[in-house]
Amino acid sequence: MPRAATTSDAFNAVAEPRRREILSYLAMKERPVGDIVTTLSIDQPSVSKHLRVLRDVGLVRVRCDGRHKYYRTNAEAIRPLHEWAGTFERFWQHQLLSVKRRAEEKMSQLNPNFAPHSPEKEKP
Amino acid sequence: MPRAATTSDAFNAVAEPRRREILSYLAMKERPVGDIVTTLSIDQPSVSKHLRVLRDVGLVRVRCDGRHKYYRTNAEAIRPLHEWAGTFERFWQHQLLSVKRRAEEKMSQLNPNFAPHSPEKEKP
DNA sequence: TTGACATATTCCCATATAAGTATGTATTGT
DNA sequence: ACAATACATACTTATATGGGAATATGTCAA
Repeated sequence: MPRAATTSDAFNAVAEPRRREILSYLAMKERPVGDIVTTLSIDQPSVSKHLRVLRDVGLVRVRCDGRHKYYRTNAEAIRPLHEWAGTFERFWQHQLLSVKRRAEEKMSQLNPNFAPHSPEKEKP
Repeated sequence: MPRAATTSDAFNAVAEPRRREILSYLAMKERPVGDIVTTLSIDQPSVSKHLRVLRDVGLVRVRCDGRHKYYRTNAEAIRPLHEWAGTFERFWQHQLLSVKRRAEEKMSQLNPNFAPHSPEKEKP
């Protein structure tokens, strides 16, 4: 079985760097396709195809106006991603603490005058 | 050109659902490969290959002990993902506000007695 | 109507999977 | 030394990809 289709979910869609660029570009303001093409220097058909993928997973929305199509990113659709990554937050905080503690321990061994910052135990 | 290799970065690595499962499973406690195989019901070679990918992008770490290899997720490597998604937070908050305001507006039109909660403008 | 402009789609291709199967490599216990 | 255990890798295969080129669709303007 090959990799899951990019159209299957937001995780797959944002795996492509160009699409992340497009999402960032379309986050603050809706833009016609041509703007994306010139600003990000991507071939027009390529942009259309990326937009297609993003649209299929709900990461962007379109508003048609004459012969222009204004795209904008639907930030809501990025939330699940943010939340999934967020479930690991306490783990990396814990890891950082461990690293810090080990470093301080080592410092104390090498230089007994060394004291960690946070607890601020000894004051003259 | 196909999609970027899964080994290129964290974004591509977590695009695969199985790998996300593995990362969650290995987040709180290091585990030997066999545990992943039985707990998540994935064939052993498949697990090894997923772990290989995750290891190459730094999403997991290994500790060897005899014929066992204990894997654990390196939460630090998930942070960039969380931060990237986080850059859209203000946009989805803004979008939610807009939706809420439009809804309230419509309610006011239909029922003049209706008043929004938050601003709490009119008090007798 | 006709042509210019803005986007979308189609086709082709080189490449990267992910699953399944079989095999390789350590390491341990006896 | 040998068999068993725990993983890793190699190989095959069906399929999804993204870029490039060509073409189609849709809309406006003269």
